[in-house]
Amino acid sequence: MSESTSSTVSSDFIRDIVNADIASGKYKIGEIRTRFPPEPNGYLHIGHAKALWIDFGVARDYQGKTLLRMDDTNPVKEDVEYVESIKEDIRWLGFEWDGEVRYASDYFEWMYELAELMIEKGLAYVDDQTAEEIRITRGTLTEPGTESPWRNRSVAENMDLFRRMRAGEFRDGEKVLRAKIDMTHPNMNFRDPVMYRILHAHHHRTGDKWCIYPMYDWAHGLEDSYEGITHSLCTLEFEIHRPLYEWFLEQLPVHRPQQIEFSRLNLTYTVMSKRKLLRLVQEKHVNGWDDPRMPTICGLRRRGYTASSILNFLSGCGVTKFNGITDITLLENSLRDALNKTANRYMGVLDPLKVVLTNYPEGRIEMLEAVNNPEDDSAGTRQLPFGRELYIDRDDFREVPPPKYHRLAPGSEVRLRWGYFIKCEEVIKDASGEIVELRCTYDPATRGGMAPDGRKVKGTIQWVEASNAIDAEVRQYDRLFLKENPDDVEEGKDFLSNLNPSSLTILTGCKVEPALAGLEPEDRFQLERIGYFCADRYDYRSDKPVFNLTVNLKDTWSKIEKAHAPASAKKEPPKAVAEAKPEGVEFIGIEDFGKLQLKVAKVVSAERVEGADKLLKLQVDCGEIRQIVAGVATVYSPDDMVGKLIIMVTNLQPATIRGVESNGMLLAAKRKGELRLLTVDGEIAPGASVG
RNA sequence: UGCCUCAUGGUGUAAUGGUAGCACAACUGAUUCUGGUUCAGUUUGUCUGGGUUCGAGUCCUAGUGAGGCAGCCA
Repeated sequence: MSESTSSTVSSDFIRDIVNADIASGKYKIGEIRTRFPPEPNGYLHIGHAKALWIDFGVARDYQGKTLLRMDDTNPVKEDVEYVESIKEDIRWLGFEWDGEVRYASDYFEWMYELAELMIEKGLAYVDDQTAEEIRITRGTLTEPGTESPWRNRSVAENMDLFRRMRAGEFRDGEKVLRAKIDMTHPNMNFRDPVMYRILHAHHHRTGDKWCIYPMYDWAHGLEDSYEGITHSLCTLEFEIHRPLYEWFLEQLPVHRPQQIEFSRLNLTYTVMSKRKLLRLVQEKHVNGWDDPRMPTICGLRRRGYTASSILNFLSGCGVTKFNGITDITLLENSLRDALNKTANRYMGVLDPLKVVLTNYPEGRIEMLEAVNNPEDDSAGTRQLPFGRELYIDRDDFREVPPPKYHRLAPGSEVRLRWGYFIKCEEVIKDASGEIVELRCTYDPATRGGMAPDGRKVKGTIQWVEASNAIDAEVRQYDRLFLKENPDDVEEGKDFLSNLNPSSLTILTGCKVEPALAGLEPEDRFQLERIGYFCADRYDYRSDKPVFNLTVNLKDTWSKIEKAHAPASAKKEPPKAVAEAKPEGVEFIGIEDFGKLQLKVAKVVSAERVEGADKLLKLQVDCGEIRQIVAGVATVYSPDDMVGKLIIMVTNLQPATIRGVESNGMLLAAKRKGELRLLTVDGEIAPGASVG
């Protein structure tokens, strides 16, 4: 939106054309007029938002106007329901069209008169062929078509027949009006295109006034012309229609707009065609057009997107004729960007784990101050209740913390955001072994989150005081499709086979801070350390809050954790190569085998890993002393191992197996269920490379 | 074996015959009471072959690859 302030309009190929038209005197600043011409047969999606942004953006840059026109030339597909949603979505995005909404159907009479003119000029004729016959005689991409036997009717006969078509004397499909151009034209659109077909259908605006309806090629240029459009901007698939668009206008005494095509928006992990979106809705793979997983404007809105983040994203995409696929992370990033600056922070836990502070007085509740938005001082602060019983997120505690884990673990200390430092003293489990409660102590000296002795804690986690916590439903959304390109499917399957089965997870029993019961629908906020959410536009109520996950916060930890996971877990898709694999042993694809660094190593010491009957923890000398974990304990005892020269892989990411760090992997072979270690005989120095 | 269009890092997009730049992603590091934010830095590119030119991502030409077109849909 800010580029409008620049005086010279720069930059994309469309504006270049407009600039040239102004430079040549064809149009003056202020005369530029564009239009957004949706067919009211579906909801607007983010692809339309791009068209909107271009249509309105170009006109605005030249102090021109943009009209909104419903392209309602096909009564059997269109409906008023869509007209209203289209208007609402456009307004929500922040665009204001000039004057009243226009309807192509308002120009039907004018178009009809021009059609008679075409007949008079010998440029159109009534064809009695069936749809099937017309299809066959049109030829193919490589073969010319053949002329209709009705092609050379007299002007008088054509006029008579056309008037009778209008009068309703014929049944649907019995006759059409076609332009008389060239049945051998290399551009199929010129092979006598149909201008009018007979449709005895009720039109949502004109009712039963008409039973003949104009076809796109004939109608669209006329609509643009009627409205005085200077630049008719549309997407690439209409490129091949442009010559015909121009041809029709050239035959008539009317204003001639210029059609310019740009590439439509494609996004990874989503579909954009109306047909496919309609299927998703009709077959109930989503809950309606405004399902937060849909790329529709109303879907994005319900998800929590801001109009500005969509517009910003679009401006980052630019305007070109290149038909690519834009990474949806660009959109998500634009969203995070907008929300980071504006969304107030709150605390909530999605998967509550109870924490009891054993040294905190029973029954006492105190209020702590919390900053609402560190990016915006004017957002102020709020008071948070704190007490002896709290909830933290289950994911913020690990009984056996992996390396680099900064959160709570037995004996370790973390900071409760805006609260105190707490230390885990005891883990309480139920009969099945699941952790049900943590007993912790808090340090009264760290009130507000700082230690007077200056000691540091690595992690800060969010929490909610139990007695004041509000129960909430959180709808966690993920991508609707598993593949970047949902249409990438096996023979015989369609895009629905790529649907992500876990694109929606409904979490109930989430605990959030009291302030979140006082929101308005569509209010957006951040749940600290989790993501941005919004109060559902329709289902949120103070006594039953429902929140939609808008987008997660960036998550560096999950990257670290993933990097440390065994290689087999990283492979995607998880190929089913693993037969009963010993825990922690890694699998390497053949394509990666050449990258492995193999070295001879001498086992210095070995011991069993507690709680894992297959694992040995080894200290080996491979030029340096390293610790590795090997799943060989069922075959070899620690004593067997010490002193052995083995072959190991040295250039692997450190992995943590049963809580023990492993910096490498030894080679062993398995045959008929018997495991054998690969050892080296003779005098080879530890650290020597193998192969 | 037709016609139309497109081709710049992983993705999207600038450079209008004159130093290939930006954003996002990725990776390093710093800061941080959000493993968020912010900041600093690094890596990665003109589809191929000819030609014009002092000089080509840009112009010409041939090829390759991708998308679109055979609705009485828009």
